[in-house]
Amino acid sequence: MKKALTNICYRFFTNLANPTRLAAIEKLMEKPMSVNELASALSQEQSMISHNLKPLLECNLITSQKQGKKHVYTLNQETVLPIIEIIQNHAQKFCPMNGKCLRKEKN
Amino acid sequence: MKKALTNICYRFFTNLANPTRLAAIEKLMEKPMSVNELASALSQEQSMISHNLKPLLECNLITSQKQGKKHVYTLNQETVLPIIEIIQNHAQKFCPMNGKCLRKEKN
DNA sequence: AGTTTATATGAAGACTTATTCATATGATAC
DNA sequence: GTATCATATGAATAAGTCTTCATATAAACT
Repeated sequence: MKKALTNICYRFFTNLANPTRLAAIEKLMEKPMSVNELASALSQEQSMISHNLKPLLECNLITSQKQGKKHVYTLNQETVLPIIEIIQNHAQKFCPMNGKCLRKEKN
Repeated sequence: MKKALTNICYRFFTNLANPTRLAAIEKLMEKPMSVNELASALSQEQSMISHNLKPLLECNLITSQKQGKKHVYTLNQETVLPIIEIIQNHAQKFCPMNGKCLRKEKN
């Protein structure tokens, strides 16, 4: 099994293949936010957000700055925005139900 | 939890977050191939390739044409190539070990 | 129709990843 | 230094996904 693409892309996609992390990214598209701000914006526990931000940070899909006791997380727009744009174009062109063809809907 | 991005992108990323499917995509970048051709090129069982091509097909990341008893699968280059390019740029710029920072190496 | 070739499907166990709860760390303010 | 606020971490269970093996379908050829 060839590995070049696999090795570079696998963790990247694994990282993004998670509803909590995608929701966090979506929030961070609006503005940089702290863990607690994200937690309340997404109605999730602080520890869940923290756990999920970690891999995003490790892959540099987000960055963090300390502001006093807060840790403010900022989206790496340079990478994330163009990918989202491609997927939206793909969905519009190829996915008749525009994302609603999911086999397993999550609430 | 906001859902727009999540709904559109979640299955897409889930689909790509798999070493077998990434390896298949990598092979299909060279040329369209049948299931058995992919299976032997990747040293994987036919049923494994078949199982893994299915979700790629459902999301239109690949397309299939019947040629006699063979099913030839073709990569949707329009969507896949630019995403890979973005990730490669990201890796080059942000990932010091260029994909080797994977927490869990796969062989 | 029966045989061969090519692919798809189903179901079970193995494996991986997520979520939760409890607790630890770290920074600021008093 | 103690209390408080903000975030991170650990560990266990829950949830989800993959791989495998056996079998089904489907097309072409005899």
